[in-house]
Amino acid sequence: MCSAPLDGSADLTAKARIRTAAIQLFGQAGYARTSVRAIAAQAGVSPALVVHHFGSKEGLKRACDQYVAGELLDTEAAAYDQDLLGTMQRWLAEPAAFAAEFDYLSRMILEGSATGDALFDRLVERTEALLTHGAQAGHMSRFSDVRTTSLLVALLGLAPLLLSRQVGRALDESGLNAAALQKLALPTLELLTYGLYTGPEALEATRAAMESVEP
Amino acid sequence: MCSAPLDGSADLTAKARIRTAAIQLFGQAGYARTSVRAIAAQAGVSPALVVHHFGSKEGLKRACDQYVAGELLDTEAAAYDQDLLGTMQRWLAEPAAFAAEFDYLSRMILEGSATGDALFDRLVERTEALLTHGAQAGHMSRFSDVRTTSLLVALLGLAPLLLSRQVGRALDESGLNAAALQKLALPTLELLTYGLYTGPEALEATRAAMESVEP
DNA sequence: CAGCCGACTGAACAGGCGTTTAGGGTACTG
DNA sequence: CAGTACCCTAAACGCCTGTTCAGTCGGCTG
Repeated sequence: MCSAPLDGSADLTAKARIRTAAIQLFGQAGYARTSVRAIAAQAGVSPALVVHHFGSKEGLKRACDQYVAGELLDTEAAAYDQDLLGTMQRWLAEPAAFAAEFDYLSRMILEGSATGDALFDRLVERTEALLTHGAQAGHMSRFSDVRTTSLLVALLGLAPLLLSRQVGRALDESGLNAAALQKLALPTLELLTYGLYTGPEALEATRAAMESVEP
Repeated sequence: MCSAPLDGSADLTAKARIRTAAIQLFGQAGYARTSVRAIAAQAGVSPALVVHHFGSKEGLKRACDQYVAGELLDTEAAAYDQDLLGTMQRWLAEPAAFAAEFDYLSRMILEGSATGDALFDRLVERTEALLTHGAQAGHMSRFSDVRTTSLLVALLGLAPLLLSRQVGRALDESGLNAAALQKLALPTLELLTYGLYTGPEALEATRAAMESVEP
């Protein structure tokens, strides 16, 4: 009864099957709404085995955090060293292979998690490096506060992942699938290329307002 | 024992106190992690009274959804009719009065909620109207897909709220307080004014790549 | 072969959950 | 003054939770 190929990775260790099931269920419903019994059932084991391998539900979560973070950091170098398009196309090529881990990543960043916080910080740092190099090379704008701007760009990149349900609805797609990402690509580049405002009036008005409030 | 002024709005109806407590606790910890007993304790009533007034925990959530949505829609007209700065300054003036409702709004959009979905759709629609009028007036760029661009701008505006914990950490503030919002304001305007890229190369490259993949 | 260790399970535990029930108290109403 | 409607609670219900315990099985080691 343990050879049923529910997903692509069947016939693994029971421990690995538990981890896979936990990542999927935690990612779908969140930590609090997912029970140890549901994870055990999906993995085809008893609830007691989950505790035997991971100590507790919280320990299982930490193990999942580290596993997903490790997998994402492995692809991180590829994502930043070569072009972003290649990485995205690899993601788009495999439809739902990464989906579970992306869902889990979203939960990790939204719900409190030390690993998720570290991952977020790393994303902002990487974005800052990208902006700094881009500005030096001349094809990216120079900003007064590169760190906060990196935070904003990272937020814009992360937001569709965290709000995949809403984005999917807005784009008439089921969640953040390949088609949805394709629909987002060009408008994102347009917005980041042309900017929203045609002139510096709004920026200057805000600057003036803030200086008048806080001199 | 019901006269203890825990927050600013004491001595209300028990039903209103329950709602207020629920909005606060749901906003802080989320729906699944908040128990009816905790809400009842915070409101100074018995758990049974919660069910008596709202039917069930789910019914209480729906009532909170409608209440918060109503309060936000009341200020929506003011936020869009007059300038955005005035609304933001009103928010900043009252430190934590809106905080609980903003936390709740964040949960409403993240966790599945019909009212939250409707609120999100309304936000995108309003943003689209803003972009359309801005483009007609000439102080905003014209985009090939205004609807998707509005979605992106709405995401950028919403992201700090949903990730207030991460944004607070990145800006060395405790959550999304007034100081954090002030630190975000100018970089946001800079990014939306100058754009990220100095030239159309990245946009053209993406456009070419997508046309080659999907002719 | 004996011993042992780790994987694994069925059953049970205590506790928290949302909800129900029965009823007390109070205030308006005929 | 009796009736009634509503606010409100203490106690309990059944269920589900994470976790524990005792014990079985199988393979490896002395």
